[in-house]
Amino acid sequence: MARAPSGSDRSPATITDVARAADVSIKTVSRVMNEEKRVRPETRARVLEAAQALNYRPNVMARSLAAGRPFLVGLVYNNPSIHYVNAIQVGAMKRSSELGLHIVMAEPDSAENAITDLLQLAAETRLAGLILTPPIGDAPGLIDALLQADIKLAVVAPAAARKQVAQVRMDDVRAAYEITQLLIAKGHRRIAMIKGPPSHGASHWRATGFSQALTQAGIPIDPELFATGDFSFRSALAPTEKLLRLEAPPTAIFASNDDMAAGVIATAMKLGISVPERLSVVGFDDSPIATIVWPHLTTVRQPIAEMAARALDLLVAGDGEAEAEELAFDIIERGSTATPPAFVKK
Amino acid sequence: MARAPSGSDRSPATITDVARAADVSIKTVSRVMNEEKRVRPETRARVLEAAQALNYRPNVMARSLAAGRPFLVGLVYNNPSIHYVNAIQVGAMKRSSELGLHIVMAEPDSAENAITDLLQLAAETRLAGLILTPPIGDAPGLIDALLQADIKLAVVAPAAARKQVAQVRMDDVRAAYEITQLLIAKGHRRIAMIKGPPSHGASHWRATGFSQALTQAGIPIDPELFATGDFSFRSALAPTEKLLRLEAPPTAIFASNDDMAAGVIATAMKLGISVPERLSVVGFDDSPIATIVWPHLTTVRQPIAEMAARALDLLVAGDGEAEAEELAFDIIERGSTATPPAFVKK
DNA sequence: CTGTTAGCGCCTTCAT
DNA sequence: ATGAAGGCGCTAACAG
Repeated sequence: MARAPSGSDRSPATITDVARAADVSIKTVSRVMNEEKRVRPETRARVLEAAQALNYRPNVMARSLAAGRPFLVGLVYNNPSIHYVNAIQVGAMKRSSELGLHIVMAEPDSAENAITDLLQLAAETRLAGLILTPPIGDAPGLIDALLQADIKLAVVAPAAARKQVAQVRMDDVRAAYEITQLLIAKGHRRIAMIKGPPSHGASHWRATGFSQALTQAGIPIDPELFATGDFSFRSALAPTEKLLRLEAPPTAIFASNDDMAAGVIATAMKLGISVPERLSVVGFDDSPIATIVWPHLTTVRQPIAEMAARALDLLVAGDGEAEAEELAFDIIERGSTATPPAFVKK
Repeated sequence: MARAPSGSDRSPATITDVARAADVSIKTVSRVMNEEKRVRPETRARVLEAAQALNYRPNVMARSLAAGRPFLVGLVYNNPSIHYVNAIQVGAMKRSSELGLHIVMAEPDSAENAITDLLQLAAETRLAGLILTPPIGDAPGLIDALLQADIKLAVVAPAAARKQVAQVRMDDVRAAYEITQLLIAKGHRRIAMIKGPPSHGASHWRATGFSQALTQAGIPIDPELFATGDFSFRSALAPTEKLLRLEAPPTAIFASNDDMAAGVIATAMKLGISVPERLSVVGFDDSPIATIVWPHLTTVRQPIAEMAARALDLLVAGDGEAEAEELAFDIIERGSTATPPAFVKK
């Protein structure tokens, strides 16, 4: 039955321990810990000292129970791009520690289970709210069910704006428009797009921006030049091969994210089509892979981490009206784009 | 002041609500929820029904407070490889939901702050324990400080075995040995290694296995052929270039992880050295990037997710004695390895 | 088999 | 400026 070694801290100190050590009531300790006004400076100092000495940290669960105030927030994701998820996590974690909240992760295994899982999570932990990241934020019925259960929500990059729900986004349409324009400015006129999955709002926006740029430049929209992937590297392989084997293949391909753009490059390489000499490629996200593939990807830097951080802010601030915020993006030009081959030029 | 819509659930039901609805005492409800024996089937049914109707979920915080039993577990990581982190998370989350625990994430910004951060997290949330993943599990003094505070620990792939702490690992030495042997079997005799950072236990093991294989094959160890990276893609670039510009460059390079192996390939490509014709490359991890780069990487599949899941098991099981477990790996041969160029053959 | 009485650690009235 | 009750939602003894 050898118990803890001599110098051990034993079980964590409680508010009672501190009160006893500082010779005050627990209420006074409570006041000090919560930075309430009505405490004489010297008393406060004494309490702080005792707390310090005992290494006291308020038990957030007891605190939450008593005050009804939450200390957990749920981060919900199911994005196939691990870079995206990672960036979301980094942004959320940074802000959460500043806000004194802890993040519990939720990765619903399917959209069907999501509602049940999240309702359970929320009921069990009485958390401050949920941050929904793409594409789970667009799962049909999810938001309504959650709102119905009185769960606060902040959605990152939702497909459709909604009142009643805080949201943070960036202008995907504009970004897609601009990066397409970059291609057009280089002389490309036959440009293909590998769209993302319909379940992501971003997929639509990026396709919209793409089409707008073409139209605006007087380039006809050719349905033959549209393909769809699921944002994973693999999903871009077959569609790219099909595009490149077209009778009139594109001189540039806009992939809806970097993973798929990497797939485009891999496929081009496999077919012996050099990038960017014979094929320009652009991606979206500026994920690590953008500078791992060769040539490096021309892409759009999304402020993913910042969006997650802002979503957290909106969640805890959320007094009533739902706020919507928009963050800026950057277009980053790298080696995967060039002027199209001469023989294609008109 | 428009309040919740008619069909709203309002605030979550409590055990009292259920007891009232089922016309029993709250203790009986408690018993049913905890699946204790002594409840008449029909009573149990009635309670279950009421709980169902009210959509009741026990408040884990209240439960934890009262029972002293935790419902949170901390997952600590600071690995630069996002694939590694992702796999760890996936494995841990899957198991945690099976165990009815929630995971709170902790990513200490520095090894120095780690102790403080984690002690605070543990004191605040009274969690079941911490899962330490590489390299944070090897931070000097961390484990002692945590143990001192009576925090249960499970360490994934620690550098050094420790009593008193549950640990899950795989045989990195053996894996490195085997994959090096694969290179040797193909005819390579001048093989370089890009080691991982000294802060990772795995770095040492993999280097050890590598050296063992060379020695065992009668190949002299040439210090010139060792370089070091930090497991990131970028960190492999300069070292690789240096290796390839050697008077007697290696015909094969063993990078301690896939990200760095991708860096090796990128550098080789930049220098016009074709892989695998003139240079064979092997990695470690079988991360997504292994099949994104071209040629695909010959690598070692680590059971990362499984290790995390097992670590969780050990954490909650942890009756007293620390257990250590070892999981199996696989060597996966892909396109990045071949026999060395003829002119190098003896 | 079921209900009663405490109390987990803390915050919220209300007093003083 | 401080303290004494009461209770958050739940489980641990003990009763019956």
